Amino acid sequence: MVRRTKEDAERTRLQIIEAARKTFHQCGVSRTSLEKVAAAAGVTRGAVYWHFADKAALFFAMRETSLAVIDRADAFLFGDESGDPLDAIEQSMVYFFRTMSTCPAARETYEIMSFRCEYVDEFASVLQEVNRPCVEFQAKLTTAYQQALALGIMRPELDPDAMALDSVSFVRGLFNNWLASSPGTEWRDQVEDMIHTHVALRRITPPRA
Amino acid sequence: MVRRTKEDAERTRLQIIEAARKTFHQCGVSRTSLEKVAAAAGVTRGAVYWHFADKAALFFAMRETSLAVIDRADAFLFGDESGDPLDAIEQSMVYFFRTMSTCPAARETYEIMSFRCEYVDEFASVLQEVNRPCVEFQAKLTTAYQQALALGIMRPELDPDAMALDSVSFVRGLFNNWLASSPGTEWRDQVEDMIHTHVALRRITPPRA
DNA sequence: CTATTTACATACATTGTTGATTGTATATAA
DNA sequence: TTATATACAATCAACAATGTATGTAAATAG
Repeated sequence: MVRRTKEDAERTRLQIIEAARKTFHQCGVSRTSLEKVAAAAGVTRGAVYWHFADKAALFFAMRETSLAVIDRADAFLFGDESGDPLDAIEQSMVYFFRTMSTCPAARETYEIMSFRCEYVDEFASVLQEVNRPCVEFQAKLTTAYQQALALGIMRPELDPDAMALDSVSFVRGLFNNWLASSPGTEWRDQVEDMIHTHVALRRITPPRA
Repeated sequence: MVRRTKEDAERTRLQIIEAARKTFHQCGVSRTSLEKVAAAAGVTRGAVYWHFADKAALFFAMRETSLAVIDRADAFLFGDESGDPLDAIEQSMVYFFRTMSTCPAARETYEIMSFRCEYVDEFASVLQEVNRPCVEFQAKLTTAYQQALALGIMRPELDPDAMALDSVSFVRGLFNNWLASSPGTEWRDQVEDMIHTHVALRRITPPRA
């Protein structure tokens, strides 16, 4: 079976990316040979090398393809300008974890990036890529907390910058724990309660006295 | 240079472990060949294979050697029974990060475990090893928060279990951010302030109104 | 004093991975 | 219709890493 149409070629490309994700997830990035990926995709190494220069290029293509869904998470933070900024913060966090729950491709990709990839040489830059969304989210959180303060919703003695830092650490740690816990553990179900508790800590009115 | 005394052999063993840490840190675990480790330690692969069965055994030996310092971190949590349990929580977190700052071996080991190791096959169990201290710390935090509540130091509407979960996520995320940030970044200096802010959120008295 | 064990070094056989090269059928453009 | 670029398959040489097997001198036990 050889030369097919452009659409077929694109399908082959996506098949290879999917196969790469599964194989990376199962074997880890460094123990994944392109031979394995090709076999999982039902093609030969030749096809893989045609579409991607090397393993790193395939990795980054996979990352970009799988995480497109996530980029909307913090846009969500300012879509809800109408209401309570603390609610918006809570909802954006919840949205993120809901997306992770419902989109296995995104979850697997994060698992690969967190636990099955070594950040050296060609992959050293991935660390920055993982950090950047954190920094951006922190900036947006600061703004939201400032609004909350101005609106009198947040406890007045709290500093928006400090709260943003606390929340970013919280989300990152929560996400790590969520990823590291086996599915079915209590962790995964508690997440939304934990987010609610976290945000409620900042509110003027005690949450559920 | 051949057969030496038992003390020399032990020194050789430690040299190999140190060399392994440096090489793992620089090249990542999977790209570290035992040849590289041997060269860095100034011995041959034969010596490495004499002391350790394979790369995984060397990895675990390194882990155990380097992280012995840390185990005392949460014992610290209950040494200070006399005073304020919220202070004890804060101090134990601060102690942990101070140790990380002053002990490069521990920091490098955590960097290896976090960013330079793929948790598959022989290394899959490392994930559990990383999680276990978190679970233990969470249990101890719950107790401490219960004490704080009983003593009337903590805001009465807060739930000790929920606070422990929040704090564990916070510490894990903070630690990840700390590890991922290059040394010299603002992050590293802000850590103690962030911990103080985090704990102060739970106090009855507003921190620094 | 010798016998054995220890602590390595050296050599080798096997395997896996890579990237390049070559082959070829098809799509597409002229 | 023909020429050429495209999308893939198949093969291959080179290398790197692993684990094991064997060699050996010094330490230690008896």
